Amino acid sequence: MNDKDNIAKSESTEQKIKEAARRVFTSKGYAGTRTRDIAEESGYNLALINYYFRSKEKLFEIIMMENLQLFIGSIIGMLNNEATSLDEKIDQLVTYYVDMLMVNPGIPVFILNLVNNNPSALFEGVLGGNTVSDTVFATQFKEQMKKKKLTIHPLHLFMNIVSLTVFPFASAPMIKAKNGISDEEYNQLMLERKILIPKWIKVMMDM
Amino acid sequence: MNDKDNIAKSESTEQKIKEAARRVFTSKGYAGTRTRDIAEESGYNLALINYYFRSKEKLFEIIMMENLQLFIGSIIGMLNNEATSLDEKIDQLVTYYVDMLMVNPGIPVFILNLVNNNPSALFEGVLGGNTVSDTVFATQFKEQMKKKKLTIHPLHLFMNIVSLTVFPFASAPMIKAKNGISDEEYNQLMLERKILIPKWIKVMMDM
DNA sequence: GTCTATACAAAGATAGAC
DNA sequence: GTCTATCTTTGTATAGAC
Repeated sequence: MNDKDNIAKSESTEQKIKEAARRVFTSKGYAGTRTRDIAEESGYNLALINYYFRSKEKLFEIIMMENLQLFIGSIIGMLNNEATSLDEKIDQLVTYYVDMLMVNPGIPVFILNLVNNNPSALFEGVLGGNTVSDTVFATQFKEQMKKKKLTIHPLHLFMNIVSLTVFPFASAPMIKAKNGISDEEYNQLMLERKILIPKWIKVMMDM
Repeated sequence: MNDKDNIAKSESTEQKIKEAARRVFTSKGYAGTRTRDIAEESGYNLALINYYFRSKEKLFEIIMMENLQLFIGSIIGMLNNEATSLDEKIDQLVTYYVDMLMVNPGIPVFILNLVNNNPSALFEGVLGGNTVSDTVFATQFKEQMKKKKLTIHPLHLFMNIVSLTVFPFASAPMIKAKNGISDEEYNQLMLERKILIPKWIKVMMDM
């Protein structure tokens, strides 16, 4: 076994533990996760977690940052893109969230938990100082409202887009259980929404 | 001290512990709550929790049922009311949720956690067998869609109402922190939404 | 009914062998 | 790098005094 194999094996183990941690933390949250769960899920021993990541808390921080990036970090660029119209931004946001959440359905609840249990200072670091009101997105919306002689806070538009797109994923287990809907049928509904939500948003904000 | 005083005092203590438990469980979830937190929050000793409620789990079940009732149980009647129109039902749902969530902002995240960590069997008991598709609400919506020659699943309407109303409360800490908005300003936005959401819903479903 | 003290179980972290 | 065994901390439940 040479150096290359050693490194490859080492990275693989670390990566496998991290992926296992991502799955468990994302579905059970910090307090609900036992390091023993992560060990079992990864197929490795409990002690390896400490060997690679020093502590449960340190490992959680890594997963948390990745999930925050996925949920919030990725959309900052879209909101501030000078080259796209407001309508295009709406399409992009909805598409991004639906596609991302179909692969990572646990993210919304994970983030909501985080946000409800942690000091707000947490977000300063991840997101920079960008407030929604300062984005190109908000400016474009305000211009459109001006033309129509309406005054609606840009946050309403933003909340509407995210609410309509993300909440159905967060509440999926409840909706499925309560309505006897299969995973496939639910996915189908979500794909319909990917088309419908941008249309809805446009007529809503046109009133 | 007579019997009446004894009973009054006893109920009061039990009630205080339950209220403390409600606050702590609702904000931190089951796994995140230590019985010591509840004891401290209530002002009583750790042992009293066991004396009145037997165990952490039993106490949690009580709080869980109350929160589920608040979040889901209360709206079944509205959805199945033959005496109200679809538009009136929409108004009622939005008003109910906004008013209830301004008092209990932690409920949505609590419920979402529950739903993501528990077997779906849990809901059978609380909600009876009512699926959204079987309600008067759904029937009225289908009739309206028929007139307009449209075919949209009634669940979309239901998800839209709940999403637009509930999600902004669930994500409030994030929105506030990220946009430098005070509690008062945020409440103001929510009150605006109480008026706006029914209007939005009506134009959305009219396309 | 309420408290103090403590038993008992679960979970995180680490030492040391291989 | 990986494992087994063990220490330590934290959390739940209960016994017994008042």
